[in-house]
Amino acid sequence: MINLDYRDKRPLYEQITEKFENLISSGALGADEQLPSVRQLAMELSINPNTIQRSYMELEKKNIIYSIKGKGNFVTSDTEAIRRIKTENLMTDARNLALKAAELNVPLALFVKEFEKSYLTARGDARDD
Amino acid sequence: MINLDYRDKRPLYEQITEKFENLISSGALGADEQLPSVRQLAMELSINPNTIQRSYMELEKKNIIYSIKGKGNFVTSDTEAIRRIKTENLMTDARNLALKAAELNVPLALFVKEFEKSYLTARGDARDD
Amino acid sequence: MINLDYRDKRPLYEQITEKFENLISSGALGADEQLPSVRQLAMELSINPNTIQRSYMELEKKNIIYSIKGKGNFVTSDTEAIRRIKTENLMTDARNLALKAAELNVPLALFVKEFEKSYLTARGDARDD
Amino acid sequence: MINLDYRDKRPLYEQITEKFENLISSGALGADEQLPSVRQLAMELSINPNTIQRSYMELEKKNIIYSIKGKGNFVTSDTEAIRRIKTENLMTDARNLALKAAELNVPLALFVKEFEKSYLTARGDARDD
DNA sequence: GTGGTCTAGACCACC
DNA sequence: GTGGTCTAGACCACG
Repeated sequence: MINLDYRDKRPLYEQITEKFENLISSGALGADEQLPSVRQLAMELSINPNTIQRSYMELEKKNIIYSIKGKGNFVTSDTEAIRRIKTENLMTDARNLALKAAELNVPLALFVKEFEKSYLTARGDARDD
Repeated sequence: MINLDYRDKRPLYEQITEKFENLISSGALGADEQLPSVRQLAMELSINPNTIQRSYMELEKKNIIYSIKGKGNFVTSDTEAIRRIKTENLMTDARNLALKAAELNVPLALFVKEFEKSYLTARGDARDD
Repeated sequence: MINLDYRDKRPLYEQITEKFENLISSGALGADEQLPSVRQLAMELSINPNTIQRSYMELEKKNIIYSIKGKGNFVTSDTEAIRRIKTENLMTDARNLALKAAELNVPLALFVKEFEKSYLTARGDARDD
Repeated sequence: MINLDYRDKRPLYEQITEKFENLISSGALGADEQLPSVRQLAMELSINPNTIQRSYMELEKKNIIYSIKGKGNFVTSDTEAIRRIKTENLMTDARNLALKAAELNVPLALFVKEFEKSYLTARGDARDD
């Protein structure tokens, strides 16, 4: 379900947080579905449970999951809201990138082509996510 | 010439490095022009000279400036090299963004359209580049 | 593991960087193996941790090692990359030496012959590489 | 006669010293020939006379030139000795490089070819030295 | 005056 | 415990 990239400069808890956000906003994890337990996931990834705990804490703070003591952690009911937020963030990134490209006079076609190539490769190669 | 943003999470030396990259790639600092001295700029920004030194070191490693002991730091004469570097960085950003978009199932067309809109607006508004 | 030569004119951090490059490219340090911690090595060599830190930073920029905050520094899994870098450095040295030889009017044949002799001797004596 | 390379990391005085050594050992400056005066050369290169002074001092210390107060600086009589020393240094460099190449398993042919290419280019392109 | 290296020591984030 | 950033201050080489 989750793969860690140890070469990524970001802290582990941030990687994990983002992975769950993506799983939820892409629909792989549906509304009110239960997340893996802290201990189980920690064992699976062979990392410290504290790290998972911190990820879940952050997700809860962002209202993406809710926790029930003694039962576990669950995806919030309104997954569509999450999807909207993530998409909007991405669009903002796209706009900023476009501004930079324009500033540097990088031809639009060149840029879009590179973008499409990566997109299609990712969709084709990563069916095992 | 340079302003620091202490709310920015990135380290100071990285901010400074980027500021100079922009000043140079935009032409505000021309070929073989001298950069402010390490000590002077440190005083101006009221930070430690070592921090400036580190920025200059990074810029030199990237072949954006060259340093002469006892004289100072100077913009490389090959300003085209700077443009190449910045363009390559941009392409990498594009690829990363594409990966995220694919992961979130954001339709490619939607993305490209938003992108083009921003790009063309920027080009239309900023003919004086 | 590492010995410093205080008579060497090069800065300490450069000596350390080179020593690790050799340890890795010779296979003494294998893929994903952990390097000594910044503080520990600093103590061992009785030098300042910042100096070690700088070496490790340079190694990381060259993609020879990768660092994980809170865990340590590790040899890159792509050890072949290291060989590529060292080979490229060697080629550059060869080119520079050729320029000097040309400037001094040292006959090419003489030079190449001396070179080949050393090379073949080294290969003959050191089959255990 | 002398060209400075401001991008060279070595100090200016060292560059100048080496240039004179080469001019002498390649025969461009013959035995007992007079070197340009400190002031004149400093003006010509638009650098500080102290820098030239230091170069000449080093050359004198190495017994490559001798100075006569009130008259100027002159090439030593035995220029052949200089040529021998420079050539031997170069040969040592060649041997060291060969050892490294052997250690890294860089094929000999590849190496020699790169070397010859640079050598011939330098001889062909730089007739104006 | 300039850049470059190094030390000593602090504080933060991460695990 | 780990790495990463920054400060304060020193000393050297260069011009």
